[in-house]
Amino acid sequence: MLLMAIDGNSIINRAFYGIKPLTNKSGLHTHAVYGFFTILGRYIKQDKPDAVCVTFDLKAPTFRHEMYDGYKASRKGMPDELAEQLPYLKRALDAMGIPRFELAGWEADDLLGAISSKCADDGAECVVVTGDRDSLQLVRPGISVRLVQGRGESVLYDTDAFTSEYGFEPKRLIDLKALMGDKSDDIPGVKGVGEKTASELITAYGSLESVYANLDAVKTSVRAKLEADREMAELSYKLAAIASDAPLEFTVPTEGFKINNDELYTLFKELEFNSLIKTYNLNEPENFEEPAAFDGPPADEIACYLLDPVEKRAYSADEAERLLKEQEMWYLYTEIEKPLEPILKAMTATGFKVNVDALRGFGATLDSSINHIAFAILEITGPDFNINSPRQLGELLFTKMGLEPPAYTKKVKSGGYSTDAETLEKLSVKYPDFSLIGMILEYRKAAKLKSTYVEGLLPLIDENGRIHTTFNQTQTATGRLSSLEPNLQNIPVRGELGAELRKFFVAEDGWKLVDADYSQIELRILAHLSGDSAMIDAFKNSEDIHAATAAQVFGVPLAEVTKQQRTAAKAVNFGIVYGISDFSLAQDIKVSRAEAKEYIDAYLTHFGGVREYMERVIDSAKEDGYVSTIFGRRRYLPELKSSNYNTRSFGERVARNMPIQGAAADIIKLARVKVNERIKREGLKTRLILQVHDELIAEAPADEAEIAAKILSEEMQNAAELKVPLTVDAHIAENWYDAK
DNA sequence: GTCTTCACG
DNA sequence: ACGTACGTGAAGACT
Repeated sequence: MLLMAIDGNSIINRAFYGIKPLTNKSGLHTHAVYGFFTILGRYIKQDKPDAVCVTFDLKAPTFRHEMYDGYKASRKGMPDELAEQLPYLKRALDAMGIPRFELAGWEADDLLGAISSKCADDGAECVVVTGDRDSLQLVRPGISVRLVQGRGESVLYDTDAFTSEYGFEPKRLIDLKALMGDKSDDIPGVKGVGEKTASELITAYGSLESVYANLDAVKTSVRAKLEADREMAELSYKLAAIASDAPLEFTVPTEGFKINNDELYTLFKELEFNSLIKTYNLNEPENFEEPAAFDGPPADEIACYLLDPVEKRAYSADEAERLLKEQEMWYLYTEIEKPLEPILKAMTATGFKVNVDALRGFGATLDSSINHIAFAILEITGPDFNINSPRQLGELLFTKMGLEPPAYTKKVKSGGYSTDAETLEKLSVKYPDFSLIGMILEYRKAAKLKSTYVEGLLPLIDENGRIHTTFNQTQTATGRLSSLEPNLQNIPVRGELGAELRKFFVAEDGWKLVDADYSQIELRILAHLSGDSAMIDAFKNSEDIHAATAAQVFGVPLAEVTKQQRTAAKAVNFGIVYGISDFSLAQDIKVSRAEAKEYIDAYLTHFGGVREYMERVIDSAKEDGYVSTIFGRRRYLPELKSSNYNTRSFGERVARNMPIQGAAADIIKLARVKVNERIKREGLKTRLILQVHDELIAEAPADEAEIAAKILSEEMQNAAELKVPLTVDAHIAENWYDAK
């Protein structure tokens, strides 16, 4: 009798992280389940067990947590993409007749300990399948462990195989871990003793107990560490030991598993595991209907996007229509998004005229300054330095040159300090004599412009000198458009040098560019949504909103607001829309955190309606599981349910932001559709060529430019009726730079 | 393919 | 105490 006992959590984690993500037609992630059954199929074939069982962890704390608070404290929760697969794994196991074991207070490997020892004691054999090397401590006569590695290959450990690799008996693995600890499980071990020392000690003395019994014989430096952490070592021993006494109702099975062909076949079809249907020799059930994710013709993309802009699951046209109506998005779908679709195609087809020669000339100018700066930089660093490599730069500044990173310097994922512009600017204040830092900043500016906006754009210009971006209508989580190949929504404007580029985006000969953009649309939407009377009044009186905010926050008359106060208030306004924290505001406007907190508090006191709105929107998002815009556009927020503080906080910020950013997107899209109707109705040649979030750009024959500007302004202003007026600035010019 | 940086609203 | 503002796309380095 051979029982195969599988550590379900270990194997499904290995599959989840080891193979590339996969989803079925319904958008369900499936690769962890797929990997699990691939591995299971392979080892059933190889080891030919008479029976199989699988053990799982539960979320509940275990006896180890009671023993030691820090146990697995740094362990993060399972990602949602994995958690959603567990029910399918369990259904498939049920369909195969494979028993599952889980028990509150015990981990999957403790259950394996109990099961395997019962087997061995009853004279049966057990092979444990896991990816966790710690489980090798279970090996003894009657129990072997198949350790699954990287791509599902494995090594089988019995007593001989283990001993010849490690040089001591399997259960001494516990003693080893008691000494060296385990970072991933937060088992402390003995400070200053790593794998090497621990392994030498166990080989020399046989066990933890006899290491401590023979302390006199251990060399002084190690002895001191062992003495200092004796209690930790003993605690670690208890944490590292897999229990075998879990109160599990388990008897060694007398007969093997029975696959329910029809159930498993149907499930694998739903998961689209066609190759596994062969692996497990499943046959198509009688009267089997191909499981379609939907009945009838599929819905278009746009409908699926509106129903869930993040997940974009597939629906049938009928189902999508029903849901869009039920969720009050039918207007958004039929009157905004669908009419917009051909309009965006036409904008792509028309394109934006570029002055190619001038752009090339700009590139040449950039090139020469890049070369000059590069020469000066390499004189300092030596010729082997790659100026474009952030990693090499960080190494050079913080290690080779030994510069102290400024307080609160960000770290990057790979461990080093960030070398982004913000950090470098602080660094150059701290080390004003290091001309290198300033040169790097200058180099990066020019290199960015050259590579992205000159070299990047040139090859995309057609034979008529026009460039054609593509708008993706189903990409963003908020309802905005995105623009790609090239992205014309991020052409420089904030910097002096970069903004030069906009001079090369021009109107055709005899035509003009008409640029119309909303003024403060997001803050106006906030005023509308919150109904805050102070904010509404400010907009109704056409006040400078940032100055008006400053007057409130700093408690001064509007006329006496200083430039600095206005700048700070502007940052607070942006922050409010994004879901502010005092920390980030402080960072942004370079004041102390305490000061930033005072600004925010003052803001929320004087704009009490905003405070109430923000609380309301989060409450309703938690209640409903989604947020929505005034036009019904929706975004689901599973993040709000997360046990992770950061994830949850992110969800709350999104809840604050999406109804605002999304409404702005709804409004300009509707305006875009109306502008088109109006142009058609009035029989004009004017054509729109670009949309940049709150800005529409048209190209009009010179004699139509004035009327085009009027049409854009009117349709944009009237696209939505809010509690405050929407205002639009429109300009006519030869190029994009002058039209702003 | 991932990471880092940087361009926009 | 945690870790720190929303939404994008592209380039270059590195694995």
